[in-house]
Amino acid sequence: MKGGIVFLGEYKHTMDEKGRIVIPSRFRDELKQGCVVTKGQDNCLQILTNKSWKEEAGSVAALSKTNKTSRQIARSLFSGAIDVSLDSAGKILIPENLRVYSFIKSGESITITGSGSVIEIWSTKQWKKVQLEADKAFANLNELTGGS
Amino acid sequence: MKGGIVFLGEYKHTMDEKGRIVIPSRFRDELKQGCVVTKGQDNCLQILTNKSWKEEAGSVAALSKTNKTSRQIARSLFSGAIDVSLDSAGKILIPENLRVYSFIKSGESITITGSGSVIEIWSTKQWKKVQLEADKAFANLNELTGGS
DNA sequence: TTGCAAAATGTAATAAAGTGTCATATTATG
DNA sequence: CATAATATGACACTTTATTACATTTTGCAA
Repeated sequence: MKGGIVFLGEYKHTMDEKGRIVIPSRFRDELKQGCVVTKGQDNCLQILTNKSWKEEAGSVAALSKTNKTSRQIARSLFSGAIDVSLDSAGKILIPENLRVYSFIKSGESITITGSGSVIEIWSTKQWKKVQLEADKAFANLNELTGGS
Repeated sequence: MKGGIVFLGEYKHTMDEKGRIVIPSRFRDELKQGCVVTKGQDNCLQILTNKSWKEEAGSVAALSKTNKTSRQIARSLFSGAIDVSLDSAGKILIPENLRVYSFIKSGESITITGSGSVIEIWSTKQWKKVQLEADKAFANLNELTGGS
């Protein structure tokens, strides 16, 4: 099944004037050996560990041979991905195209969240919207399963 | 349900200026090897033992990633959780986002309750409100059942 | 190619947040 | 009542985030 690191928590940071963001210190160790930033669902960005990336890229690449839709998914995934490394201060540069995709502008507030096996990066504005929906979905689950 | 640990009792403490709270000494042994704080019902926080957390996190992590509702559930759970460890004085730091969620402010009174397999943390203000409602519901129940 | 401007990268100083520990006051316990 | 245990607040210290600025690289146009 899943070994996996589990990323947790919610961190509010700022994108600097050059388009860089600081990775929360709690996440750095897992990303030190390199990581990949991709477009995620709902206009967030995802940071994957090398290991997670290999798994995901592998499975999509395998699919892409079979039909046109798969090839489109593959193109989108690979063209929107970039591998980055942390500098000595724990920062990474978010490329222009990914900034546009995620509505994040230089100097503005971002929210970085641990979401299990991946890390997500949001413009804080967008996160607030999504968080509301997410909490609702979770509350429903608790009702159904009698969670807690 | 499991045989497991049962937490009992109600304790009134204070959050220090840095956002830390003391775990009642009765609970410490079970939490020494680490524990996870999550958002609970009615704006309380929950402390789960590593074991309880693994059960909950595991079932959510197993949900399909291609399904939107599943993603939302994972986001809500993982972003609202944090793993912490007790310091030598039995204190833990409650992160900013969880303080906001639970209406707990530095320097203010909190109430910690044992609630079966989990521990709950409340702002004392919120705890009183919830207790009142619970009492009311209990009174009504007595009426309905002709409670002697 | 050369020079320029823009983007990217690196580094350092400062401010803010987090962590650890201890002294004291308070509470619980025998 | 005496003793032990615990909560609190204070403080020192460490780590992290932010800001600012210096340096390097890149792309483009002269």
